[in-house]
Amino acid sequence: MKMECHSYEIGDDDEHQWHMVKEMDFLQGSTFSSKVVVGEDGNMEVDNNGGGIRDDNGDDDLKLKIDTGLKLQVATDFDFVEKPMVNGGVEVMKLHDENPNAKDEMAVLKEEIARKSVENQRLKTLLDQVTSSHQALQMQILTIRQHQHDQNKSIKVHPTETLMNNDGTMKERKKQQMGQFLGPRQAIINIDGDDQRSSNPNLSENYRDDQNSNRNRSRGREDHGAITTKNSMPNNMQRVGSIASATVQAQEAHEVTMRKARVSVRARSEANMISDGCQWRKYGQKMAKGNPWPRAYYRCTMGDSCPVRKQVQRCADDRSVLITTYEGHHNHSLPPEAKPMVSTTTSAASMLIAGSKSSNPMDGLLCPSIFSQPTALPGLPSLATISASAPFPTITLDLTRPHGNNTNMPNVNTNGLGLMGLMQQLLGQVHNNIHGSNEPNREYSNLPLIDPISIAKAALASDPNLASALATTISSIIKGNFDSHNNNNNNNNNSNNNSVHNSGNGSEISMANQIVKDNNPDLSNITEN
DNA sequence: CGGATTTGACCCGCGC
DNA sequence: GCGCGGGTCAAATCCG
Repeated sequence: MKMECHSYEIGDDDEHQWHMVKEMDFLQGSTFSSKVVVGEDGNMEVDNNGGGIRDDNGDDDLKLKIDTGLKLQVATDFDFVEKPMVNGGVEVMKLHDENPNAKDEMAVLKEEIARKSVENQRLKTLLDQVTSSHQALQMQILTIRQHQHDQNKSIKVHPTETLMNNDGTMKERKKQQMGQFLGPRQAIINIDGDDQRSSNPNLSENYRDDQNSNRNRSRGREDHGAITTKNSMPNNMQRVGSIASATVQAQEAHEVTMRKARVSVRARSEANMISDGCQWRKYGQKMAKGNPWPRAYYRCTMGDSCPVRKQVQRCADDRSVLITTYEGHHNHSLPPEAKPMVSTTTSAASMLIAGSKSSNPMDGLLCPSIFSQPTALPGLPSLATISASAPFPTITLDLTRPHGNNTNMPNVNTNGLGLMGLMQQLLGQVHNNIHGSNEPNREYSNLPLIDPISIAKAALASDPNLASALATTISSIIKGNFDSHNNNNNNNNNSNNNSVHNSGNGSEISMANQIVKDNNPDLSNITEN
């Protein structure tokens, strides 16, 4: 994991306003800075000044011009210059024309601060939009790559095979073929003749198609008419169409896998639903086999036909544990309070997808060798498990389990035990990364790690009442670790190592506090003691 | 009255 | 082919 420290400066030269991001990577021990110049056209140009990033030609100065497609309007009417950061980040602004009247100066400064706050809010909103767009684009790229990969594979493996029969058994043929690729349990593909589906990689469209397909399925069998129509084609046309059809199938398979990948979150809660910031509408409830508690079905109502659904059910063994299973990706912008949980489930699902595509080059989808049994994840061994034994690949984030062997870990209360374990695990991971121990299991080295900060945020979002207690506990944990480390290192080297540890533990503290502050602004007065 | 929830019916995939 | 279980729909009902 990359641990970074950022500082941020804004400046203005004759032609452009610029934003300087100074960055230190604690793991690499190097620093570099990037200058982002925002032009009048709203586009950005990134200039890494000798910062260790080299382009293909080996040039140290890598310039990257980004066409954002956004007409960024950056206010340029600030009449001030900036001083370097002093005293731990307190920014001092000084007006060009020194006003002897202190009150006027204060008023002007307040006005500037207010203006900057507004601008900051606007930029935050913009950043949210850009982030959402970025995620959508990533999904599209992923889909297109998979599309290309599967297209090559389809042509190579089944160069002449016709996927349609004249006896109307296309469905069975498809099933068998997908079964060859996926194994019997993974061949959960929606193939109800929806071959008219556009190849547009826009996932939200495909989600809608999927929903419509489901709706059609439940209302009757009218969609089978498409098969009948196709079956009336001559054989040679069917053969030509079969490659395209195979491609569409492969793409559908991937899309459905993306949609069907599930993220399950276990959290202790007495409430019937954990608050994750989204709006949900209940559309069904059923008694599931083997569980005395009903399973409730919800769909997201924050966007038009948002495909995201979730199931909520109490654990059969422990009534206090609420199991929330998310499926799908939101097709709309999210409120800030929803982002922790969504980013967690998204990264977990991405990890599931990435892992499922990784190990076996012959298998574009699930890799049974990894997921045939519940599998602990590297880095978060008791926190997250992957399983494909269920009909859909599922990753489970367990926010309830106590973990670790740190006997110094204080327990806040019974409810907090799981979060304590979680935080301990996260901090342990950060600590290991900083201090270079616990090399990840190579067997899973191709699996991306779940972002621990997102998970921690999700944990806090699931039980915000614990934020305060958690903040105190984190501080004491880190302080304990810090003291312990200081002692050890003082034995090795009494001089010059304070800075090293201060950076390491300081970043842990900052991260932990930031997590808490992000989830509970009321705790913004937490100090790093 | 409109939106949310409840609940019985229905559909589908899967195993036998 | 049949039964089972999971998931969804939609009419009925509830609620603010």
